[in-house]
Amino acid sequence: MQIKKDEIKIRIAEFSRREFLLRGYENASLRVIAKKAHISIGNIYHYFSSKEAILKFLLLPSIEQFENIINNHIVTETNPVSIRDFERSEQLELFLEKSHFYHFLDDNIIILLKLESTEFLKYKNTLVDALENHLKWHLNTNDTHSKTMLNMLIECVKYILIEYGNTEKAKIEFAKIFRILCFGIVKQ
Amino acid sequence: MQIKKDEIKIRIAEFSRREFLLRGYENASLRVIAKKAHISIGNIYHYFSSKEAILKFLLLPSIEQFENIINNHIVTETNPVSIRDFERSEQLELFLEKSHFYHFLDDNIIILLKLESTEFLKYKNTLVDALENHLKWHLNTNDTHSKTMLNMLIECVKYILIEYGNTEKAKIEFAKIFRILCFGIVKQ
Amino acid sequence: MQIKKDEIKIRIAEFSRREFLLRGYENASLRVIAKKAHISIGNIYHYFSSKEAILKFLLLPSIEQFENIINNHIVTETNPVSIRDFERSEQLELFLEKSHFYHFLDDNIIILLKLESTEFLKYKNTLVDALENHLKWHLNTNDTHSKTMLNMLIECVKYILIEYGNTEKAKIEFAKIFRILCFGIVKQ
Amino acid sequence: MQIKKDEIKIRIAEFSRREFLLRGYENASLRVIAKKAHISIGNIYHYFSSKEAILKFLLLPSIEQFENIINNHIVTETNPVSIRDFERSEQLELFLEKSHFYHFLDDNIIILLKLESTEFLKYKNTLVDALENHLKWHLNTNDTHSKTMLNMLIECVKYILIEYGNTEKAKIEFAKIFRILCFGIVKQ
DNA sequence: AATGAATGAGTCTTCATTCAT
DNA sequence: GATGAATGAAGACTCATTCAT
Repeated sequence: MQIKKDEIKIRIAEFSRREFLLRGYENASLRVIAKKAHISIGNIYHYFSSKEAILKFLLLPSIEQFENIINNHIVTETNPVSIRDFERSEQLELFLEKSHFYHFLDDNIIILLKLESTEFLKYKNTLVDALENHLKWHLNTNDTHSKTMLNMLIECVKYILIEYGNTEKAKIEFAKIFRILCFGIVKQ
Repeated sequence: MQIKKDEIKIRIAEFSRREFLLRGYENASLRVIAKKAHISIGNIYHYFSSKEAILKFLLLPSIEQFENIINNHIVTETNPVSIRDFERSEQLELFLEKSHFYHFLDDNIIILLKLESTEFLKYKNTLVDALENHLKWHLNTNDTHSKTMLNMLIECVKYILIEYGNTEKAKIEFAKIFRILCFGIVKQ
Repeated sequence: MQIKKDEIKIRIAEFSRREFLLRGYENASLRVIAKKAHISIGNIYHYFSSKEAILKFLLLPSIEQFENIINNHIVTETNPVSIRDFERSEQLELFLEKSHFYHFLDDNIIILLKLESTEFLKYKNTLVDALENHLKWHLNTNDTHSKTMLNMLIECVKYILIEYGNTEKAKIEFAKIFRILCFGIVKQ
Repeated sequence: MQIKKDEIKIRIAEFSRREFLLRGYENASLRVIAKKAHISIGNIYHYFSSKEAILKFLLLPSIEQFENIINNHIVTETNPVSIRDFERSEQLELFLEKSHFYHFLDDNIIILLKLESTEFLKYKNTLVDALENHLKWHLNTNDTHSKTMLNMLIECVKYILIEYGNTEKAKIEFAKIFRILCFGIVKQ
């Protein structure tokens, strides 16, 4: 029974995740989620106290994991491997593996970064700032366009996740885009 | 009297444009627009027959202008100036001016490209396909990531427009991003 | 100026009458009336204080006239000419002319008899009762179907008025129906 | 539980039917229906997906039944029993029973015949034409007043249904009117 | 005299949410 | 554990009406 309960809870969460990713948390409809998951709306409220509770259930683990990585990334990389160290792109996959860019390939993180309301909004903004700073460091600049670049990256990952899900194919696709971003359209 | 009427009509259109850009046409609320424009919802219907009429009012001129440019772009450029012709980035601003990339810097075009419904949807899809093909030509590829790149570009312009509006600063910001896209983060 | 003022007032009244007849007072829209009369809605309120005022303007004269006829009809006809006096239908037109059935052929009376609200409702009900009683006398019965017959007659006149207006053709058409009612479908 | 659900669904349908019959589908208000049924407007949408869905729920069975009758009526009556065959009215009830006039005594059919919009409109118009032709055959005429007669009959049935509902009393009342229509006010 | 500006209540409909069973 | 019943607020939109000009 306990098993079954978790099964359904996770099914609700999975379908919610998909809808949240596709339409954004605010525009996702519990009615649609319930229908797609073949559950009654009322039953969703048996497993989650609110729409926001589903969001919380999805985001909290991802956030925790992401936080650890960010911290370690900054703390441990006393001699960080910058993108600029590469003359050519042979080692890019290696870099992407060693850096933690692949951790962006997470539905929940994208859902968080696209959030427009809820209590997570404040946290999201903090995170966006942190990521922007991180990107500034990578781009070796203090300029404003890092925020725009960040949004582009978020959009990029969002579309890759929608298209390929959290698979190896997604990683490959992301690497392709990343390669273009690193070495440019002209000289790739 | 007539002047005042146009004033308010344009005020409604401006606030609508802002909301359409920020949240997308479908998720923009007339109630919010009315509140921000300090008028009643009913009064909006004094100036526009429907929500879609506001959209039409905003998009039609931009679309017409954009169409002309697209046509000229394709027709006149028998020997097109490719991004790849540039060894270094000195002439990039010139290129951007000569090419028609700056015409993307238009709230209405972005609203159109983010549309999910209405009679414009068909036109949007045609446009998206055209732009994707155009991008494939620039990227010299048939690969799937051109669609993702297009979405990134759209997102890029969206955030620049939200941040800076339709100003000179926006152009400069766009040029910066474009430079990175052309020559890469590493070697810019 | 006074002439012009009355002209417009009457134009509003005419278009209102048409709409009231076609859709019923409650469902007629001032917006539609204004558009059809090529007047602004605001200007309607220059000539009439409310929608109901237009109704009043239309109904009052007709009601007064109708009242007189009803009274005279009942008072003077000490030896009334009943429909039953006719063996055959040759004198029907004469009867219709001498009786006051043709006074039913009045848009305003029909509008009144189709009313569902406003202060006229009470009066309408009184009138309906009077007409029903009158019909009972003609039908020589105390039965309940006189009310149904009345409603049928009202509907009949309504459609004739919509189709032919207040013309001679309408009278002829009404006579045809009346003949059928008098002598039956079988033996007409 | 299931029983209760159907109970309320039918209660909504019944109150809707009443309002549709009294005011016509277009002018009936869900707010009024909800208030009379002592439920919230939102709850109506628990049972029906739209206002038109209520209409469909009401009309479809009646239409299907009516269609069968119409078809049989036309197909089987190779030697149809005309009203004109009766010298006197003794056999009228028999005729009404054998013919299918009583099937008009159906709220839903009247609602359909009074419809001004929705997808049923086309079907309604076909039906009205068929009925008018049928009436022309009965009246042995090609004249325009058959349409008016049809409207009168519809109005007749409407008021009988409003007054007596779908009862035996309604049948009797209808027979009375029908007798008058057949043999006339004068000679009945 | 005539118009446009403006509003609030009511139209159908969707939504997240609560509660009894 | 699961469902259906029920609600109120908000969605776009229409309507009669008021008011300043």
